[in-house]
Amino acid sequence: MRKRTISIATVAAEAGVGVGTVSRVLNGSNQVSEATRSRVLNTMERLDYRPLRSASALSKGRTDAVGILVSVISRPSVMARLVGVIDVLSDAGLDAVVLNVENRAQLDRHLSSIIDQRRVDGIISISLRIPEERVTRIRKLDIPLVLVDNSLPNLPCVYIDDVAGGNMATKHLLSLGHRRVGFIGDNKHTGLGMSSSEDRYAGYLMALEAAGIEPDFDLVARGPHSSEAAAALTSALFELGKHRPTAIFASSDTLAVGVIKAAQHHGLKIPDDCAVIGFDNLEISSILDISTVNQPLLESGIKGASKMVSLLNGEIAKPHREELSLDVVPRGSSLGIQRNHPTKLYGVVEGPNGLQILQGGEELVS
Amino acid sequence: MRKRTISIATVAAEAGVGVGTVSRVLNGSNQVSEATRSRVLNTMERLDYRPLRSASALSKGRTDAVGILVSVISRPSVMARLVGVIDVLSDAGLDAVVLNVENRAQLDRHLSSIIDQRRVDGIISISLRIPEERVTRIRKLDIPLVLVDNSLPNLPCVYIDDVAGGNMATKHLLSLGHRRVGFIGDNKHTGLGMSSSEDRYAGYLMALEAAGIEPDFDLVARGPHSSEAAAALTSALFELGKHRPTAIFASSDTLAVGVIKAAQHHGLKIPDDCAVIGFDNLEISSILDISTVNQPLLESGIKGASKMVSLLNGEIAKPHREELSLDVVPRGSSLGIQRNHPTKLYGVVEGPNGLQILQGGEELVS
DNA sequence: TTATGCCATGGAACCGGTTCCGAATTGGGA
DNA sequence: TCCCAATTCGGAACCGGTTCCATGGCATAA
Repeated sequence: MRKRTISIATVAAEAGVGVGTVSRVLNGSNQVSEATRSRVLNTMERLDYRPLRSASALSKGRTDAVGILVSVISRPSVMARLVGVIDVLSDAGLDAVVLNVENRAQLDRHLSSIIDQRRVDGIISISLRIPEERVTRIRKLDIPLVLVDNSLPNLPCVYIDDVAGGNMATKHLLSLGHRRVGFIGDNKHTGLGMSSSEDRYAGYLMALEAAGIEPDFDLVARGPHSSEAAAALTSALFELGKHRPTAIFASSDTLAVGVIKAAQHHGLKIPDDCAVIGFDNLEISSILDISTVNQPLLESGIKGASKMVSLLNGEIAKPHREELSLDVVPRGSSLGIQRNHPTKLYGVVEGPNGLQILQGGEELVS
Repeated sequence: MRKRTISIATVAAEAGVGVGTVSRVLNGSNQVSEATRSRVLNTMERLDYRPLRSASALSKGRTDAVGILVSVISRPSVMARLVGVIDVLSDAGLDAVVLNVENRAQLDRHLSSIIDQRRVDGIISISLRIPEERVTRIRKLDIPLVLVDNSLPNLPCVYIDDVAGGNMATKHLLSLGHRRVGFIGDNKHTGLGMSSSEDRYAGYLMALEAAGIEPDFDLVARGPHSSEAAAALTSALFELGKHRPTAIFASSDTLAVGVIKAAQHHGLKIPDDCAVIGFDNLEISSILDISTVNQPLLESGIKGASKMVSLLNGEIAKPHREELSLDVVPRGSSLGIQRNHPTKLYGVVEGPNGLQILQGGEELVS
């Protein structure tokens, strides 16, 4: 009653050739005469035949899929990188298997299922540190591993210098004359080894030292990665009265939003009473005119995935390790240039480029 | 020299049992004596054996993976749904294969590769209309298909009533006394059949009609889905002089941000000179105190994926079709309650709940 | 003791492509 | 005319699990 599934054997029989020939046609071998090829192609067309993925995966020994390990996927910065990765993989005909990792146990679980069961041909890790022993295991199995927003010796990776970035941000504030510069960052131990916030903190300390300023640890606060938490932490800093910071470096734009909320809550004007700089150059920072450090998020995903594609093609990832550049984007939250604008309820000021139409395209978080 | 890969046969030989027994142990069959089971388990442990995914996929005829079709992945609303989907699938031990679709050709390509090659056991479509003929094909192959933020007859889906939502938003503005209400929305033909903006527009028209107001099509503008584009469109409306709208319904929060930018550009106060309401209740609307229509984004992903898990377990998705509820979130951009706050450069006012600490958790776009 | 039946188990057949080896065909040169 | 090499092709073996059928053993019932 039910049609048997049409396999390569069906096609072969129908076209009057051997299974080997059909397989060769499928894989574009040049060992097939033009006449035979077209006959087979016709038959496949007629039978509406499609090769089964898992069958070819088994005999070829590869899955044509790439696993993407992602930390807290809901963060805009992570998202932007992910978009870049998926686009490139998709263009290369590779499946993107996304694995959201929220704690160490989940990381282990995903890694073992993915690595040991060979579910994927390669692994891209976004903003996530892979434990040492896992790395050696992955290497032993010859599974390509690419790090995005992370760096380990001898591994292909795309990364930024977070220390330098923190340094730049802090220097920006210092160059404006601030001496009491606070720091708002993520909790130290996320259990996933994401160190960017701490690295930026190191840069912050460096900048202070270079300026001959003794760090005041009362001006440093860490908490969960949300603007609400950042607002609460900042509130505490503002309650130091005379000793409150006159400028704050928030280790990400999300936190910077919280800083600004807190300033408002305390009736402090920005940047007059307190200057603010964030990190990442998310869309929100442009909208709120928050100074920030720009890092190429989308690009990091694109470059990382491109490396993976090269590796899977047996090539060598061209720039093995690639450091992307950072630059300070000064805006109203530190410069205050826009102060003499007409009074606004929403205070959303134009960016340096003013209003402009983005013709035909969709906006990208970048 | 190189160790042969350890297969089920290796384990069987080593443990002195047949391959069938090892397979039964792997699959937790109760047809195995406790003694044998533990002996096999020990051997597997000793050899560090792991079953190969593609092999079991081939013989079992299923991949334990789910394809997720996503429209423009970079949109925050889509992202939030995606996060919900991935989380649920991951907990169920299913791979999430994410397919970003940006045009019709890409949709066709992905669908045929995924469906015909049986790369996945089921398909979840987020904010994307699947063409009729594809749906019938998917049905014929008995591949579960779940729609999120979309609805088709006889298919399991999670959706909202966009028409009602547009109606609610517009009514909100009308209830505040506005008579000249503008509409800013997405371009009509995205090629991917996303109709939410147009549906909300339909609701907008309904509300006007119910209030006995003749629609003024000069107050309606559509463009690309970005705040920059929306700002430009809105600017044009504001240049109508005496005939400019006194309130604007933007079909998404992203567009609403653009509306507000434009108002600022024209020196118009919000909501006094122009009230604004958006849609989606993204984080940005809370930060900017923009009135909006709340829809459960994360929840839609969770519910959709749960349906898929049920279907793959051979159960019936409990609420086959599920409509999620909407509610208007009135904020400063329409009510203007916060007007007598201290002057702020950034104008970020507290939400109705004021500042609060989010203990220990990470923020979610929702 | 023998018949009956259940449980545990071994292993062949199978899932559907891929690959490799050997064979058939063809063409060109001696 | 014969030989050799190149080209094209058929099909068995294989990838590594799963499943089903046959078998052996043991206990209970007759």
